[in-house]
Amino acid sequence: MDKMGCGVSNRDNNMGQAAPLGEDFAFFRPHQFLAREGEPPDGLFHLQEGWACRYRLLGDGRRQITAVYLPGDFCEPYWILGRLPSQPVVALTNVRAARMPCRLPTGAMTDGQKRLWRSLGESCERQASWLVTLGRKTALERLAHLLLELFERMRRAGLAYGQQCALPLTQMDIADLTGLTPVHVNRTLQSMRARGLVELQAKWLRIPDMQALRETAVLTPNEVLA
Amino acid sequence: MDKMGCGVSNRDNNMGQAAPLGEDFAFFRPHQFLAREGEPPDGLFHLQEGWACRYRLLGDGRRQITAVYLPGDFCEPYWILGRLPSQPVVALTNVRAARMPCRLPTGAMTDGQKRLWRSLGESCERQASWLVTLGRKTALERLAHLLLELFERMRRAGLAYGQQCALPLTQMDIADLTGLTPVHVNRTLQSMRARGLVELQAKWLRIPDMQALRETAVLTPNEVLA
DNA sequence: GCCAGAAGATAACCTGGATTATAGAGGTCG
DNA sequence: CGACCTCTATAATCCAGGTTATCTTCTGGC
Repeated sequence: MDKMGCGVSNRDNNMGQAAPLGEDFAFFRPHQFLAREGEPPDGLFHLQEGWACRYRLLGDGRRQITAVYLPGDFCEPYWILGRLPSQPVVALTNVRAARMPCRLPTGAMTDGQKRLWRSLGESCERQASWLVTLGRKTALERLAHLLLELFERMRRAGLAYGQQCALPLTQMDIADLTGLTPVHVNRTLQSMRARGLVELQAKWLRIPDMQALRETAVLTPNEVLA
Repeated sequence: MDKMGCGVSNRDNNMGQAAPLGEDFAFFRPHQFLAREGEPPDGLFHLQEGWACRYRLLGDGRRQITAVYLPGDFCEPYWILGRLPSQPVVALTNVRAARMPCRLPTGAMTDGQKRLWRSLGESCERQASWLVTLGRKTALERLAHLLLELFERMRRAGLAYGQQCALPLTQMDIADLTGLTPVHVNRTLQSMRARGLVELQAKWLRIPDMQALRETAVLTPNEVLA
């Protein structure tokens, strides 16, 4: 299998030390799942040989890979943050991996530290979602995602009033968030207004039809916005 | 300042509990830095009021915002992973924030856990870099970034041989990583080959001129690829 | 209330990358 | 060895979003 050098090298690379007898290994073939969305993973994998990747698939077949795992990598470090995988992981080649427990000791943490810990997990997940949005979504979908996310986070912070909240961003800020130009943000917002998807003026956002905006954003069913 | 509702609400939002006397607060005006690239932050901020964002600026003025912080958010949770900020953070509005220590207890960790911890930090950082690449870079720049990163990671894993390493990805995988179509990946790779930037065939990558490829990828000077 | 600079709106035109189609080159498994 | 399938290559056409330019409307400072 290693004629291509995808696996561990012969020379000692001080990443994959020799497995102690009885260590728990797992093997995967290309396209096999190391973890599925929303399901507790079998364990944390320390890749010995082969490549894997994490990705998200949109309903219409668009796919964005959000991480690659090479030999020596842990798959997937985010799992220690105590959340269920929000994106599946599959093998790209034949894979051999050491399986290890998935948790870091959070027992000793204060409440404040736990809150910070949770916040770290949410940040990682949001970032992974935005990779999909920036890599694969249209201007309209990007804006819908952004506005929904900001509203939802404001709501959770107790700062939304009904369907409305403050949104102190310029169109240029929005452009730099969504990877678009200010001109195109303006154009697209106009068309969203025209279709009754959002009202946005004077740094104030109103979402008349939450469901319509959610559909516009083509989020994964259980995609977290917080 | 709060006529827009950007700050904490009047009702109890159970995020920002009343500050104990003597708690350390910080205030920022729009465009003021909460943290600069490569400099140890003053502390971890728990935002009470106002918005902030993290971003990266490319040499030619392209900017990608990679995170927004709203009232109640911690800024920036990644900092507890013990790395210096790789992207600056600025206030978008007037900001009031509680300042707190920046570390989680890593003393009790085993070596294995520390390695995992480090790996988590690298993943977060890589992901933030890819937000910039997917949001703001051209096809050529994206491919250069990807190939450099994969080579560099293979090298660190002891799996590179001189300027070469295995790269068991199809052009379709590369497309799904870079947010492009397979056709355009092929076209762009052809033109990179023609210019002597890379050699890529039979799942094997060779980088004849590392420096040229680095420049093509428009990375930030101290941008980490591992 | 006035002014200056920032932000929003809009139109005309351009281009990087998407789309669609077809053909050849490997790889792999009988 | 040949059949099949996946991957790579390449050309032609199209379009979402970028670029440039101008004008208007806010906003904050005095």
